[in-house]
Amino acid sequence: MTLHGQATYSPPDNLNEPQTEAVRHARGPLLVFAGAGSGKTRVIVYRIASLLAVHRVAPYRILAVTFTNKAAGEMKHRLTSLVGEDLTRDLWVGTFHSVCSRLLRRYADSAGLSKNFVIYDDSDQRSVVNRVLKELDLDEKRYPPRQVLSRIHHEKQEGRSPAEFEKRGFFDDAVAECFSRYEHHLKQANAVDFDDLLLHVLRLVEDEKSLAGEEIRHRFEHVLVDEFQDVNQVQYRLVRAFSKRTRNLCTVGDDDQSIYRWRGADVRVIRNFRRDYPDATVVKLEQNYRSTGHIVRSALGVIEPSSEREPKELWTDNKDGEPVLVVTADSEHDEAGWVVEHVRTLIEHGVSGRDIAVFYRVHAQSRVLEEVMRAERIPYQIIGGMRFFERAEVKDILSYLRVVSNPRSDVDLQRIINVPSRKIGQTTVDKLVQTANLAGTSLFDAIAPLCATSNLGTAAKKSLSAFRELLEDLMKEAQTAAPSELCEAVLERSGYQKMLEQEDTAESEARILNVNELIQSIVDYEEEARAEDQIPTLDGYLERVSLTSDADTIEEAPRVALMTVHAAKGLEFDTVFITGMEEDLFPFKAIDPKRGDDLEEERRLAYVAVTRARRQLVITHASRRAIFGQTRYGLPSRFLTDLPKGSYRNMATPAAALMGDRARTFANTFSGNSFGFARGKDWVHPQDRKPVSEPTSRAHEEQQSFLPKRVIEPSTHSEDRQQSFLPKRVSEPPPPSKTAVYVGRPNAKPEPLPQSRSTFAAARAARQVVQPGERYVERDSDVRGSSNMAIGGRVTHDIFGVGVVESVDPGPDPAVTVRFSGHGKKRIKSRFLRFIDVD
DNA sequence: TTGCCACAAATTTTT
DNA sequence: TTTGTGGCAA
Repeated sequence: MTLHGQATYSPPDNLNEPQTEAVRHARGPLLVFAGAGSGKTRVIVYRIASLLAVHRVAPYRILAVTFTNKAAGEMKHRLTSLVGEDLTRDLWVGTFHSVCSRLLRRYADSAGLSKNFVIYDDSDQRSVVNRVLKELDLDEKRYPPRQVLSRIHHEKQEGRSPAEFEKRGFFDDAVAECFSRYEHHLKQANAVDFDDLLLHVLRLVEDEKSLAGEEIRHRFEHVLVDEFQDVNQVQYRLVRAFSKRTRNLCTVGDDDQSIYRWRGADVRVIRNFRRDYPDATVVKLEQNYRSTGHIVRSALGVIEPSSEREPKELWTDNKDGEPVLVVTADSEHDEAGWVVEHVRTLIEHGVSGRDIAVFYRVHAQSRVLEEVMRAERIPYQIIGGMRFFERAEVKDILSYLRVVSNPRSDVDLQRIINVPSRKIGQTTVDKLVQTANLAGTSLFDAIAPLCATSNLGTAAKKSLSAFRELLEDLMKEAQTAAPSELCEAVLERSGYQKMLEQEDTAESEARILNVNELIQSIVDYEEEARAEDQIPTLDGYLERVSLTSDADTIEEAPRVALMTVHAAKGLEFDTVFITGMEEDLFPFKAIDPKRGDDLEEERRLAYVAVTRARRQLVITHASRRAIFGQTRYGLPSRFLTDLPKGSYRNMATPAAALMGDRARTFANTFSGNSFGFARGKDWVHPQDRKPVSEPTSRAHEEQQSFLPKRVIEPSTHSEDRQQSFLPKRVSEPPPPSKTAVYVGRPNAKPEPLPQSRSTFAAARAARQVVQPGERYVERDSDVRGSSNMAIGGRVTHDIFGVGVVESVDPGPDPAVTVRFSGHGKKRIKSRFLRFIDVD
C-alpha cells in the first residue's frame, strides 16, 4: 500500500485518517515523510502505543531510537501518559548511543572490551590524537589535530576500520597511520569513542557467526527510527540489522530538514529508502498544524528551489496571520537594537519570553544580542555554547573519577596528573609516556617501573609516587564509598578543593559552584537509582554523564531563547526572529575556500528556521556587520528572494532608512562577492538581483532621536500593519498545532482590531485582549470535557477504546483508573480520555 | 616547571 | 573580537 499526497484535514487528535491509520498498523518496512509541524512525534508515539495495546507486542521487543536524550525522554513520557507505566517500562527507547552502550555493556566480552570501558568524548579524542601525532613525529602545523580527528571520525562514521581506510591524497597516508595508532590507544585504555559505541555493536550484529550478534538480531520485533534524515551509514546499517529478521522497520523523517551532513548524516539514506525496501509503505504527512498560512507558504518558497528533494506540498488550514516581516538594519548593533526593542514591546504587552526566540547562523552573532538584551534588562537564555560537563573543573573531577574506575584511561590520567600542581611537568610526563609505550602498558602501570629506573630526578620520583598513592588510596575508598562520597574524597585528598579556595577570584568561585553542582548531580543519580531499586555505582554514574548533555534542557523559565538555527531544530515558538539573513552569512560561506560550501544544506537550514515560528516570523539583515574581527558588507540573503509575494513585507530601521540610498549604492558598487572570498563553482552571487528590502528613505513620523527604534514602512494601511507585533488574539477556531492549542473562548466573536495611530496605543489595547489564562498552553494540559470525570463514568481512549471510570485522582493533572473492555484496568491521565456525556 | 605574551584562527554539534 | 596554543624567559 502506498499512500501519498492525499492528506485531508484532520485535527491532530483524530487518528482515523488513512495516513496515520497506516502508520499505526502497517507491518514491514514503513517510511513516513513528516513535514515540519505535521505532528511527527505524535505519529510515532501512537504507532508504539498501538503495537503495545492493540497488537500486543511485548514492550521489550520494541526498539525506538532517537538522536537526543530529550527526544527519547519526551517519547517515553508521552507513551507513559498514553498507555501507562506498566506497558512502557520495558520498552527500548533511547538514543543510538545509549541503546548501543547498553547492548555493549551486556556483550562487552564479545566485542573485546571489559565491562567498565570508559567513553571518550571530543576533547578526550583530541588528546589521543595529540599523543599519536607526537609519537609519529608529525608536524602539528601540517597535520592539525582537528583535521586529523575529523578525518578519522569521518571514516568511522562510514563504518571503516584503519585497514579499510579510503585514502584520498597524501594527507591521508599520515592520517591512516594516526588512525590505527588511535584505535590502538583506545583499546589499550579500555576506552571507546562515540562512534565505537555503534561500531562495536554493528560488528557484532552483522557477524553471522557471532553468538552475541545472533542474540541481538533476535531481540527486537519492531524497530522505529526518529529523525531518519539524520542517520549516517553506520546508524542505517544498525537499524537494518536490528530489524533484519522481522523487517518491521519504521522510519520517520523529513529530508527537507536534513542539516547535519557535516556531522555524517546522509540524506540519501531516507531518499533511497524505497530502493532498499521496494515494498515499503510510504506515508506523507503534509499538513502543517503549527504555523500560519504566510509562514507555511514562506517555508515552501524557501525550500522549493532545492533540487533532489522528495516532492512534498506542505499546506495548512490555519489562518494566514501576519505576513513575514523582513527588516533591513544598518549594522549588527542596529539589528540587535531593533530586535530587542521589539522583544521588549512584546513582553511589555503580556507575551511571555518563553514564546519568543532569536536565531542566528553562528554563535559569534550572539554577543551583540546579549549585550543589548542585558542593557534592556530582558531576561534571556543562550541555548548551546559551553556545556556544563565540558567545563574544565567538571572535566577534571570526572577524570579523577574515571581513573579511579579505570586506571588504564591514559587521557584522564594525563589530564589530572598535575592538577592541582604537583610539580610533575612536561618532561616527566614525556618520560612516563615513553616508558608506557615501550612496555605497552598504560601510564598508570608505567609509574612504578619508571620510578625504579635512574633517568628521573628524586623530586620527580617522589611526586610521581605520591600521585600513584593518592590514586590507589582513592581506589580503595571506591570499594566501599558511595559515588558522591568518593567525589568528596577526590576533592579533599587531591587538593583540588583547596586549590580553588585559595585562588579566591570571581572565576574560582564560579568553579566551586560548578563542582558543587557536579556533586549534586551525583546525589541526584544516587537517589534516582535507589528509587528504581538499583544500587548506585560509580560506573553507572559515569556512563550516564558520558551520554547526557545538559543541552537537552531548555529552561521553562519565561526567558527569551537565543540560539543557532541548528539548535532550534525540533523546537517551536510563537514569535521567531531570524537574524543575519545576509549572503555569505546565511547561507554561510566559509573563509577557507577549500572548504566545500553546501548551498542545499543552507537552504534546508533556512527552511528549518522559518518553520519554527507559529505566528509571527521576523527576518532581519544588516548592510554591514563586524564579525570575526572584520567588517563585512552583506547583501540580503538569496533566501529572502524566495519568499512568496504577498507573504512578506519590508521595512527598515531608522538608521538603515537614513543610510538608505548610500548603502544601496555601496552594495551595488561592490563587484561580485562583497566579502572578497573566492567564489565557488555553484555559488552564484546574487549581485544582480535587486535587494529584497528597499530601505525607505522617509523616516516614520514616530521616529525618536535615539536609536534603535522601529520604523514602520509608510503605507496606506498602516493601522493594520502596526498590529503585527502585538499578541493578537486568535478568534477563529484554534490553530491546531502539535504542541499548543489555544484555550479560552475559541468560539468567541472576533475582537475588533484596535484602531489607533500609535503602535504603543495599539499594543496597550491588545494587551487587554490577552487575558490571564488565555495564553497558549501545552496541548497536553488541554483537559477535555471533564463533566463525567466521576466513578462509573464512561470514557473513550484513542488506543484502548471505551472504558468505565473506577477511581479518580484529582489534582492539577488528574488521573483516573479505568477498566477497558479487552484491556483491563489502566491508570491514565484524564487528558488522554474523552469523557462521554450521559445526558 | 611555570607563567606570560604574541600570534593564529575563526560554522553548524549530539552522543 | 575572542579564544586557544606555542614559544620563551625567569
